[in-house]
Amino acid sequence: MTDQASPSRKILVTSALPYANGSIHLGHLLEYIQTDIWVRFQKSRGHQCTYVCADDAHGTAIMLRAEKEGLTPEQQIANVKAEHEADFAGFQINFDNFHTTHSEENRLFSEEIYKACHDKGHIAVRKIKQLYDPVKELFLADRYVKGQCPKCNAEDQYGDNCESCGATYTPAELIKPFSTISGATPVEKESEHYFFKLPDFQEFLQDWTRSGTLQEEVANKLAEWLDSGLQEWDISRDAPYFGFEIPDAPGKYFYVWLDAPIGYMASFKHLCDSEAGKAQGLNFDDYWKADSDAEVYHFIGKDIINFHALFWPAMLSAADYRTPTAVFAHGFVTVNGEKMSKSRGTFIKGRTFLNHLDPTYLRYYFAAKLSNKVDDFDLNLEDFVQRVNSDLVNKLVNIASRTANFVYKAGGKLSSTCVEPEMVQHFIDQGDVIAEMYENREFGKAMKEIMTLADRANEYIQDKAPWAMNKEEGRQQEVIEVCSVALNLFRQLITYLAPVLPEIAEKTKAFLNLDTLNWAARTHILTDHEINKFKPMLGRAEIKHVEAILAETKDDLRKEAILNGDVSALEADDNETEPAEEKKLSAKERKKIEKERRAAEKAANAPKLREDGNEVIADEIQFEDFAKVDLRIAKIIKADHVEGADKLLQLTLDIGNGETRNVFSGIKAAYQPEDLEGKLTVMVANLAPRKMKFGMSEGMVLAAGPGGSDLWILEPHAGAQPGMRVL
RNA sequence: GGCUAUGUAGCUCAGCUGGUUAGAGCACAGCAUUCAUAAUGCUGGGGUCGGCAGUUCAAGUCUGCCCAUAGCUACCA
Repeated sequence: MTDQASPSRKILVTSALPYANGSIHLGHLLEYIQTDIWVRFQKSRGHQCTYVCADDAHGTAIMLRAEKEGLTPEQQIANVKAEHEADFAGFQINFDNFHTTHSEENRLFSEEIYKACHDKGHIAVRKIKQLYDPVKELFLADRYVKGQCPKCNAEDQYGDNCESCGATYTPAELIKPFSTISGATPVEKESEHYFFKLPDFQEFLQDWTRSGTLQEEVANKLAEWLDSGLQEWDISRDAPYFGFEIPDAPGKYFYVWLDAPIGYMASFKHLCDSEAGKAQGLNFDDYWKADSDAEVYHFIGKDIINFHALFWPAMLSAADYRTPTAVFAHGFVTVNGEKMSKSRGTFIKGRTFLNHLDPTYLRYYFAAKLSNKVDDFDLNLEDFVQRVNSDLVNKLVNIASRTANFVYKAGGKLSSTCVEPEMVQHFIDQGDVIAEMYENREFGKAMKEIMTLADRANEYIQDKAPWAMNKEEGRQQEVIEVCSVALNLFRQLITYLAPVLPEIAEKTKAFLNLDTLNWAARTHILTDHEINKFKPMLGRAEIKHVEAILAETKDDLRKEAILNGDVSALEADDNETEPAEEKKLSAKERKKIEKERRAAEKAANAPKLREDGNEVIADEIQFEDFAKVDLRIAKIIKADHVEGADKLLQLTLDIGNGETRNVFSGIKAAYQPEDLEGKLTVMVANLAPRKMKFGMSEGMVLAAGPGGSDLWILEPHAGAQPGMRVL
């Protein structure tokens, strides 16, 4: 993979597009910093490496946000773009171009790719039913519908699942549903949708995902989807929608996730057409034509793997473009071992971090713990402070700090010969090992290797003790020689760290009078070289700065809540902060408490058992409660195995009056279909129909037992007829 | 329920295709040192490698089951 001997490679790199609806936070930054380091490394190696990104500017959320702020969507996304760019600059993310998906380039590519898919028969059109806000005149995605959970009656639950009991359902099943946008009761409405026929690409993807383009664990995960059969992808949204209208489909817009990855191409195209791009000789087709010999890499989070490793390569190949050389996924950021949480103050915005700490610390800490795996990344705040101070200030910068002054006071010139050529050569040689690690995105290993070298440098200085020599008459030259070695070593180290610490690299260039810290330049040892007075390059991070960040984050949340009139968020925050003691507990103790709390909750929710092992009798109900359940005698007129199902039998039930019901029942382990046919049983006839993998289930049959093969369905005494109500 | 991962010293993490007394950094203790942004060097204490069972001459490393954590997903109606 690494071939430092080879001529310059052409490499295009992207990070996932941040949504133009919110601020950049630490979760985003892991990815941008990871990508930026890799790009800076490639550039240091002399390759033509181009890093593009863009704001992901489309979708309902952005349209609604703009409306709330009293802006047009265009104004809204322009504001956010300015904020994002300032944040990225603050963390020294060096994009070659940062564009927006709401651009002419992106419109053209989206239309072109769509048309290609359409012409080749990969687009299907059919009607689907969806909830609709009659006041706002808008189709509602699940997250815009709330109501009471149909299972546990918890209030204020979203349209797809219940946070209280964990049940999953469709928005149509919610009790007292309402649109979170207007408050109106949604109605079901039919509309024509456009689908990308992903199943057409089954074989292509089966190969593509196993062709070295993905990390192994990612390919494993995708195999799950591939093996279970791919679904068609709904790529259209109805007006009003902020996005691009689909060609020849008035009122239909591309779903934001269709044009988002195309934004990578659009941003690159925008760069190619700019003065800067022309000056670099960038040509769009060189990178994107099917036969391109350039490399294209996408850095993404593990949450959007399916978009980048299924839909995206499928669309590209359909439109006769090249597919990515590789997609690199990383995990999520956790803080102190837990998910980032607004109320804990750990949902930290990039800007908040910059208000209190130098971005160098974060860049280094991310690098120090990143690998090429998809594991989650834990930002342990205490470890963070200790680690960056110890590695960067105490260990690394200290090498220059403790030796520079001897040279400077003696005239500011390095010795004319290198008295430790072997050691310096070892540092140079290790550059190849470190480069290999960078190339493979094993940044943590690279940092470890570099710090091991830094330890060697400190040992060397300690061993030679130039301060002692300096006190002896006639050893001044030796002092210069030793310190010159140390400063040469320092330069090697900064060369290796420059992709991670661009600011320290700049300061080092000024300090050592260097034009470049490029990888190749390191082989030239500095002799007879003028240096400048050493100035401190980096202060120490302090825990109080971290605390200030957490406090400001909480404060932001409070302000936001007041602005939105969201009292519940405020209360939640107060509850969290109430026990001041909590802060004094160690992370482990807190974890333990949290664990016990969860276990207790789980136990409380689990059904209680009596001495005979059965559940205790449930709480008393009134007759009316029971009467809501409409139980009927049903005749099993047909029972079948379900193709591909492990636990289900499909039953056709006669419930009288010529009416039949289709019911899926998880009793395969207990019954053979032929033993059931012709038998009478009892079913819940008014249970809401449930969409299941193999079709609609219109009710359920009653059965008793612990489950598995220990299951017995009910059967009435002789004489009962199908359709009779059971009361 | 299924799937993909993860679980190694107080903390953060290495441990490749199984092979001598399990490693690093930080933190901690003692000593040395004082050039440096109270930095550095040397020495040391500390782990039944989530649990149980199995394969093997030999397992942190392989297999099975279980537990915990994260995410994805569902045929729990």
